[in-house]
Order: sequence, then C-alpha cells, then structure tokens
Amino acid sequence: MEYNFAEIEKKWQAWWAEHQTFRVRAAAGRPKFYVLDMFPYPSGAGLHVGHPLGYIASDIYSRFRRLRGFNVLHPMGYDAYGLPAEQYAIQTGQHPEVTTAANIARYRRQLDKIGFSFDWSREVKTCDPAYYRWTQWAFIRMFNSFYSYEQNRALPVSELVRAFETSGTEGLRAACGKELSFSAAGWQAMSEKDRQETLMNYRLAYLGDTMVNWCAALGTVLANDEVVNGVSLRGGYPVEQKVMRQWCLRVSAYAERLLSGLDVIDWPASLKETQRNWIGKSEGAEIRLPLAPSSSGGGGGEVVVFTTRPDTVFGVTFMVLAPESAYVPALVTPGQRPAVEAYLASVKRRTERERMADRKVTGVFSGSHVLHPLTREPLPVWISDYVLAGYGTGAIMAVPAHDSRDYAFAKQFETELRAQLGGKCPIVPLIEGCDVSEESFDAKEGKMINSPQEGCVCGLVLNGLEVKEAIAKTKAYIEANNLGRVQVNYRLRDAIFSRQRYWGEPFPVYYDAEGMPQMLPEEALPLELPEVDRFLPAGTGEPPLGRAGRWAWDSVRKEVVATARIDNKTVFPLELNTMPGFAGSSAYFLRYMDPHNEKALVSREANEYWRSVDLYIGGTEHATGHLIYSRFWNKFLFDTGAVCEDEPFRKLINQGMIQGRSSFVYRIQNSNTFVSLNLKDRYEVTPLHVDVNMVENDVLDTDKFRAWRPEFAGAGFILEDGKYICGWAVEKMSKSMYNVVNPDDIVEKYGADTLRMYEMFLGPLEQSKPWDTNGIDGVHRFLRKYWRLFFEGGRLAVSDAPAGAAELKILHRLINKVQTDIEHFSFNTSVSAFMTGVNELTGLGCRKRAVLEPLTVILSPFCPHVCEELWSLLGHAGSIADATYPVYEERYTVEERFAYPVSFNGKVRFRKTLPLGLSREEIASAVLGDGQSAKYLEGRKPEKVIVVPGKIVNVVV
RNA sequence: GCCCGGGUGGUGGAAUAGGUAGACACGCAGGACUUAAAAUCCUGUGGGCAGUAAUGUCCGUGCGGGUUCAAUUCCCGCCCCGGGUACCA
Repeated sequence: MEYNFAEIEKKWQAWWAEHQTFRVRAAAGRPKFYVLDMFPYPSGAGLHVGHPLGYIASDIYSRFRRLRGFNVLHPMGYDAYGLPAEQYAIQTGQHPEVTTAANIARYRRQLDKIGFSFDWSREVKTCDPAYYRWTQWAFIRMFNSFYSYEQNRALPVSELVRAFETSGTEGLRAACGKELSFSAAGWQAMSEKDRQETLMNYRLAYLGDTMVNWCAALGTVLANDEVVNGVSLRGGYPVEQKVMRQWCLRVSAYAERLLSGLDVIDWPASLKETQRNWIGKSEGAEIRLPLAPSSSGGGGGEVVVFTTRPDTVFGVTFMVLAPESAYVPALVTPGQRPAVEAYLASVKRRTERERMADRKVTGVFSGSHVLHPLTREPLPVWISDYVLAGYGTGAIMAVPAHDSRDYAFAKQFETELRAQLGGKCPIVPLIEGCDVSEESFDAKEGKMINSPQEGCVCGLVLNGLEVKEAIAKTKAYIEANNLGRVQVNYRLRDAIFSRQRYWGEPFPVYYDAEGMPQMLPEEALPLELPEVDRFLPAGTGEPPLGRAGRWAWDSVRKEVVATARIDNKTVFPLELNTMPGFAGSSAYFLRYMDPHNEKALVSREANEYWRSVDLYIGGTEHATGHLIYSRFWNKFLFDTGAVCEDEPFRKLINQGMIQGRSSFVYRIQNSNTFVSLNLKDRYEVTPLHVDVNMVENDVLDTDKFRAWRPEFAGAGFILEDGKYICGWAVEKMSKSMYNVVNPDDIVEKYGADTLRMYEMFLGPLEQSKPWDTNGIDGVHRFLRKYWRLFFEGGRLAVSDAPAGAAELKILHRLINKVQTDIEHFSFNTSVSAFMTGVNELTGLGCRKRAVLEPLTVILSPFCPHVCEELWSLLGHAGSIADATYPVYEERYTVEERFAYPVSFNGKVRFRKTLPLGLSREEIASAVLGDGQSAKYLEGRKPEKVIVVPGKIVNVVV
C-alpha cells in the first residue's frame, strides 16, 4: 500500500468535520488550555505559505495539549473590517460585505486543507452585527466610565458626578484631558451642557479636539501606529497634522498598569521592551517659571516646564516653547510679533516628513523673559519646533551643557543668546570634568559643580553630589518651596477612535438638540451598518455614512429611522464616523469563550472557566497597536467586573516572517537570450525576476518560461551542464517579485502533513527565514519512510511481539525529546528527532505495535492525517486526538555517558566513560578511584568534587 | 543616535547552568537496482598536512584580547547583518 496523502487527507478532514472532533465545551474539573492565533484579515490575495506558520505551531501545541488530557480551546475567526475591502469597493462598486464574504470563504478552504484542529463552531467575524454589538457595548461602557487614580481603576461616571456635587474637584485624582478646578457650588451653577462638557474631560471614551494624523488621500484620520515615517502604513500616502473633533479612548489613563503588567506576563523580552518604549514613562518634575515683570503678560504670569533633569536647573540659560504651545500668544511682544508669525507660518508649512528629513535648527525669540526659579535672573523665551506641543507641558527649560538638542540650539543662536544674557556664555557645565566645547554631556553620571555655595539666597547646594542624588535633592527642594511638583509623564497617547470610513463598526451615538453626544440604550444594540449608494466620503466632507438615508435615531420609538425625518425634538442625527480597525480585535479572544451568547459578551461561567489566553501566537507588527489596545480594553472590562483576568495573554510567541526566495534569470542586453547563473559574468546582463513556480532546485523549466509571456516565446538560453541555473535572493514575499508560494500548490504536490512538518523544520519558530521549496523533498521522504514502517509486501505487517531494548530506547528517547521540545516551542528540533528515530527503527527493521503505536501518537500533532489513518489501520475506532500521550520511562534510555575528570596545569587530560544513573557521590568515587586519576591525584588531597550528572566532574585540589 | 536580537560547512540549521562542534535535512560525489529514466536504497561529504590504507595530526563557530584544565557558550573591545524607535526634555 502506498502513502496516498491526497486520499488520506481528504478522508480525515471530512471525518473530523462530520464527527465535530475539535468541538470543545467548558468542563468544570477538567484542566483547560486556551491556544489562540492572531486572527487574519481576509485579504483578496489569499493565504501564502508564510501565513500558516504560526497556525501550524499553535495547532501542534493544541493537539499536543489535548493528548495530554487538557480541554483545549483553539478557535479561529476573521478580522473582517478593514481598508482594503473599502478601497476595492470604491474602485469597483462591489459591496465590501460581498468581497469580504468571498475572501473569508477562500481563506476557510485554504485553512481546511492544512488540517487544523480549530473549533469552527466558535468562529467570530468582526463585521457580524452579533459580534460588533459587543464592541459597541464596550464603547458605551467606556463613555460611562472615568479613571480614578485613587483606586487605580475605572469607575462609573455617576460616582464622579456625586463627587462634583459634594466637593467639586477638591481632592479629585482622576485621569483627564486638562486639569479643571471648580467647587461644588460651581458645579451646581453649571448649565446641563457645561456639565456634559466637563464630564467629557474625564470619560474613558470621549469626544475631544485633538491633533490628528489626517490622510487626505484616504479621507480619514489614522492612529499613531498607522503612520510610519510621515506616510500612511497602508498605501504610503502623505499624512498631515490637523485639529479635529474625534472620539478618543483614554488609553493613557492605563499607562502605569499597562507598564507594570508587563512584569507578570510571559512575552518575548524584545516585545515587552517595545511596549515599554511606546508607553515611555519618564519621571521628572514640573517647574514653574514666573514671567519677568517687563514681559507683555505683566505680573503674575508663569510658564510651567517639564524636565527629567531638575539637577541641571543651574545650567538653564533660556527657555523654549513649542510653536503650538498655548503660552505663545501671551508671551509674544508686539515688537517680535511679525517675526514670530512668520516663523509659525513656516513651521506649519513644513510637513512632518520634511521636518524629519531635514533637521535644521530653527527658532525665533518671543520677546519675553521669565525669571530663573532660583537665581531670579531673567531668561529669554524662545519658540522652536524641536519642542513638541504634545509632550510634557510643551515648554522646556534649556540646559545646553547637558542636552544635545538644547546644545545645538544654543550653538545656532549663540550670538543672540549671549547678547540677551548680558554677554555670558549660554553653555554652563555642571558636572565635574566634562568637556562641552564640542558637544553636550548628556550622561547622568558624575559629580555636580557650579551650583551656588553654602549660605546662598536659595539654599540649594548641589556641588559634590552625584547626579542621582542631585536629582532627588532638587525634586524635594522644588516641592518644599512650592516651585513646582514631582511629575511622571508618559509618551503613550490616547487612541483616536473615529475613522471617516464606511467599512467599520458604527458608533452607538446620536447628537441631541444641543448637539451633545448621547449613547443609544444598550437594548438597541447592535446598531447595524446602513446601506449607502457609494462608499466614498460625501461631497460635503462628511464620512461615507453621510450618504446613508436611513441614519437617524428616534429617541422615543428607540429605533433607527430615515435622516429625512430629523425634527430636533425626538429624531436626531447619528454619528457618521465608524470605529477603527483595532476596535473589533480588542476583545475577540473573550468572545470565543462564549460566541453565541446574546445576553453578554461572555458569560461569567464561561469566562471563569477559560479565563485568559494561555498561549498567543502572532507577529511582532502588532506590538504597539493591537497588543496595547487589547490589553487596555481587557483591563477596562476587568475593572467593570465583566471579565476575571487583568491581563488577556499570559504567554505570547512571535512567529518569524517567512520571506520569499526570488529567482532571477539573466538577459543579455539588447537580446532575447538568457544566460545561466555561473556564466553571466561573461556578458552584460539584466537580471529579471522569474516566477518561482517555474523553477525547481534553482533549475529553470525553460519550456514553462517560454510559455510564461509572449515576449519570451522565442527566448534563447545559454546553459551550463545542459541546465539553466537561476540566481536567487531573499525578499519579501509578494506578487511583484513572483516569489509567492501558495500553500494549496504544496498541499497538492506533497500533502498537508508534509507542508506542516516542513514549515516547522525550516528553522526556529521565532526566526524569520526564507521559504525554500528545495528542502521539502526530505520531509516528504521521511513521511513515506514512516509509512513504510507499517507495511511489508504491500500489506499491513505490524506484529504484536514484545519490543526489544534497542527499540524501546529509540521510542523513549523520542518521547522525551519531542515532549520537552514541544514544551519549549522548539518544533524544528522535534522534527529532526523524528527523522533520526524513524531512520533508526528502519535500520532495525522494527514493525512492532509496542513501538509504532506510541510513536504514531507523539507524531500526530505534526502530521495528523497520516497518523489518523495508521491509527485506524491499527484497529482503533475514533480519532487519534482522543488517544493519550505515552509516558516517558527513563529506564529504557539509560546509556553510557562521558564524565570528564579534570586535570590541572594542562598537563594531564583524561576521559572516562561511566554509566548513567550514578549518584554524584558514586561518580566522584569512581573518578577518583580510577587508576590514572588516583596516580595523578597522588599526594594531593581533593578539597572539593563538583559533579554534574552525565556531564562533568570537577575536582578542586 | 538609542534599545533589542543575531553572525557556526556549499545551503537551512543542531549543540550554550562551559565538557566529543557541525545532529537532522538540502545539495554534491560515488555506488546498488533498472535496457534507460524516475522512484527507492546504500556510502562519503568543514579545511590542511602525512599515509596504499585503517588511521594520525594540526587548524577551524565574524575579528582582536581575557578568564579557565577546557570557550560556539562567560568577560572586555571592535566589525558586520536584522528588527524596533526616534527631536518625548
């Protein structure tokens, strides 16, 4: 009987589907394990061979856990909202729902062919109203919540209102947009509209005027992580800064918890580091600098700066404001106004991109001065775009000696600054021995100098202190003398949550007669996405939903009605924006736990059983997007009591990318002749990408090549050894490089089991590596060899004879190796171990059930189809997925290992072979009692014997 | 610039609480079977030197130092490659 993979795979895939083999239910008392893949966006191009890498790994792990007795939740779904479907819809008029459904069907067919053990009964699609209902629900909850720094969690806004009623903002510690201050009486005096505006400053989902990344080409705003180098991640269109009123999520409120939570989860160090950088915690101080009396603001004004280096306060020689800073208008003197206005205009003209490409030092003097907080000397206030409005207070104290950016600025404007400082040099070093003639000294180390002496007016003496001590002392001084406060800043910004798009979740929001946003009642959810005639933004600049006729809210009848009926008493306009891509992916892992629940996102029982994801596999590209937002989202739900775990993903693995291995042919210039790789240096050639599907083991199929394109029909070839050898390079897998390998083709030719094993064999899971079809034969050969172990002369020939010692040794070494390797996610070495084991068994001619049956079980996570078939041929009813993983018994694998007694001075070296299983003491005495060792050790008394079983013996004399 | 990874045969990669470097596979070479091819199987395969040979011997994990009886593994200094991030005060 031959290994007929096509037949076997078809048969077992149908069997699994029919018997719902991988359907799971919560089962109290049975240990659970939740294995999750990052669900795919179903693009029009279908899957290439790189996509399933992580799915194969998670599937192997799931099947392994199942065999070990765990109740494994391993679901799959689709991140179905997204820009490509909408762009396609704009171009073709095809409804995104239609193309998305077609793409999903195609993905499903491709996934099924690989033989994954997903529980498809739990499938989730983000564009399904039954699903996005809970996305809208969470949004309403966020709108109705604020973040208390007192309790370090989200609380209902009703509690905030109660606090305002009794004590105003007195003693309030809550996350907010800007610090407000009013009394209980002040709150009482506010109009309803003012109260709503005030609350908006605290809500976790809020409408705010924010500087957004506006992409005109896409007609929408983008989140920070959707912008790369000043252009949009998708499409690469230019992005500009613009103030717009947008829905935002107060992710920044959770900055500290998002940061500290990283300490308790098992994620790759590099990914945690990326998130730490993104959150960007910096501890420092805000310092208030009073305006100099002569300045335009008159007496009483002040400017607040943020610094992480308060110790350098005596090196401050000027101040800089961001161009967009709110301080600017008040501080510009009439004389400087024209110069400042010209500067602001020039800054506005420069796009983000230009600012990055050309980092010129620019700036303008505001005309005003502030007073140094300690020495009371006047300091000039400048305006420059190297200070960012969005970070800290948008104003800095410049210390040119110890900050490279301030240094560059001081050098650029040295003449002006010197004049303003009465001839003094603006660069004042504060650390002993540092040289600031060429560059600033930014390091936080050394001893302080140049601070005032003991007994000076201000009383802050830093001389002689280490930088760290000086920072602490200055912070304490600032607080004690009311010059400012200790402050922690985060780089993490709130997430902008509005998109001017059609293909996304609608907001459950309408605007009342006052124009204030109101949430729809929860019973009205889901608010379904309406039909529109076209998917472009409306001519008025409104988002595409502005084209929907049926898009107003009747607040009395509680239903969606036609826009035409808006009467401003009971029927109101609905929000026209939709939610961004990350909305739907922020809680999908919770929905899988209880996907058909109509009462809740997830029931308490289901959530308490499945809890959180035990293993999450996906790419690093989501480090600062999805993986931050979903942690935030989950923490919020945790605060409201909707879920029982604070962190959603306990362990995370980043699978590497599979790159393409492009093939090249070399055309001799001005001809239609192509020269083989090793002969190309003799000619002037142009390399051309050639479709990798026409190349095998780097040899070009010249007939296929001629048939590929009309212009190659008459191509000539200069061959070497009768073959045309192609050149190759590792590039991103993409259509334009003709290096896309479709998993369907591989499955067709070699079978799914070979594809699964080969993808694992290619190298470590975390590593990026090029796809190289060349090596796949080796894996396929292994499977055929393995199949043949069961057959002799065309029939099944498995004997019931007891297994011998040598066979059991091979088997148990395999069990041990494969089990520990899977537990460490080292799938490539597991596959190698199988190959070795099967080679050895073939060598022994072993066809014994006692060996082959357990071997089939441990191999089944990797090659489920062939193992199922053999399992059934061995006489088992049911699926191998219900089998039990064999137990490793060490006694079968006892073997001799080396022990190395140790010589000294490099004079004596010897090696000794000892049986395994001896105790440390036994090894030590065996070594020391050995003739050679005894001779060497004669006259020296061992002080200490260090033994590592099976490995080393160290003797210290 | 800063922060993470990583440099091992012709190729993908094994082996790190320091202990026989190159498992496994590809490729290549030779052989068996075959009229032939494919498929399959067997053998060899880091480099140099010596030997008819079994074998012996030296050199070898990016480069230069160090620690150690012993370093791919630990320490110091470089070089190169990949990823993240970037006026965040």
